[in-house]
Amino acid sequence: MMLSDVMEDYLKTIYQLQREGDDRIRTSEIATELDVTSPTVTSMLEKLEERGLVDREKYRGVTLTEEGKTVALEVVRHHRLLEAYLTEHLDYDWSEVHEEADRLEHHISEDFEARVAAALDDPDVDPHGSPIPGADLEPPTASDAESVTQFEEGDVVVVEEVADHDPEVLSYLADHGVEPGVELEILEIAPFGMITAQAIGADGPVSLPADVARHVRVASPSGVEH
Amino acid sequence: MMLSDVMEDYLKTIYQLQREGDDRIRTSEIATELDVTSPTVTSMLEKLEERGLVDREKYRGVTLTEEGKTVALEVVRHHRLLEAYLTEHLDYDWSEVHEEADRLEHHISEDFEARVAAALDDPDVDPHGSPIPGADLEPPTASDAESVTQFEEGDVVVVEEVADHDPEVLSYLADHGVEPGVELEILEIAPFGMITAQAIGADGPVSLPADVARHVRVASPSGVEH
DNA sequence: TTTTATTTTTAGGCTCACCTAATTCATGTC
DNA sequence: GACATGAATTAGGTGAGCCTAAAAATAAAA
Repeated sequence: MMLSDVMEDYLKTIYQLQREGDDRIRTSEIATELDVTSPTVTSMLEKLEERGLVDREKYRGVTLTEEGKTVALEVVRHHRLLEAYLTEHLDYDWSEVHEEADRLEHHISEDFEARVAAALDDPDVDPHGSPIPGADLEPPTASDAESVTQFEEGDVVVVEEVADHDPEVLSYLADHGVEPGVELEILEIAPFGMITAQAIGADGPVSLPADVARHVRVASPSGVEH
Repeated sequence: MMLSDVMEDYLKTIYQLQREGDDRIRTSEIATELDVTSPTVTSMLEKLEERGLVDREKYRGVTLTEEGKTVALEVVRHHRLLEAYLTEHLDYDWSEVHEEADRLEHHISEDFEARVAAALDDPDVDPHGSPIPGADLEPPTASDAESVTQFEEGDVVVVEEVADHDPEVLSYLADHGVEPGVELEILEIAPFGMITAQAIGADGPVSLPADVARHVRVASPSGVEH
């Protein structure tokens, strides 16, 4: 199937939004994410429906079909492999790779994908701890990690994934020790959702505004319930 | 200046055609090269002229302005750095890199360019022996190499550049020892322009049809006149 | 020089992905 | 159940990059 870059972007976006909980994805969510207007999204969703890539119920959003999911997974695989490669072999910092990968992900061949995967020895996760879909394009099995916002003061957790994309935010987090694999103690949860935490090994505490915290996914150490 | 991929392609094409001798580049040459129709080229040339990237004399072709040349050199630099990188670090064969580089060249950042150049230690030529424009984007100085078609039977020459792009042709040439750096003895020149030659170290002779030979650029060993 | 052939440009149209403005639908409130 | 509110869709339009067909300019031949 010959898809435009733009269509791939819509499918990827729908996939990512689906991952974040919701089942049906609404027009306006996609519009916000891709920074276009709602009518633009509506007409694109019609085209994606015609091609059998989304199931659409007028006025109440879309879900990906199996085929649409496969396309999205391919794009996500490209994106995360590129992020991993740039970090590993071209000396990029994890905070810088997103934008570059976003532009390249639509323009690499299957061959390139395979060579990059081989050079990295088929990694499971990208530098942000996000799972890289396998070459079979099966959906990666959901990890047991949850958003750090689900935990409480005093809990100690292990950072599994930092799904934010803003380079400045990521730099800040890295500077304060918040990276995949690090242990985090939750010191305080403010009423407006801001979390203050201490990363093991870091100089001082780190503050996570609600919208940043939402992207920090963590697990209890060794499967302890919280 | 914000240029579309397509505009970059036109400028690159004009630059390459200019390199191959002609001064003014005609509408039809560009059309053939980019596989579009003449009217399409005409209207694009108008746009490039408006933007000050080409000098146009109606009905008799275009030349690049300094600014247009700079853009073209940037694209060519991207292309050739990518070819070199793919060959050097991702195990591509020189016959395979062109197409991949052609798609990626428009989508890499300045930062990516710099990192790739650093990883390769600022190479002068790509795997086909074509010069890589420097980061300053000055036109590379013309080498003393000429097309092998300019030589005669019995001449011994050194291959400097193989500017063809067809993977099959390049594989054939590599199989018969025709690669940059190799010495070549011209055995026979047929009336219809086909050249038969023997590469030092290769099993048997190699036949270069006229349109292939044109792309094989060679120099006399140690500056001997021919 | 006139005619013919070739190349380029003009004219008019198409599709894609976007937009704004106006309308219709869905939903929660009285 | 009627009504207000917000979200989604329809209607109509734009620019980029492509096309075909027709006209004009250049170059070559008679």
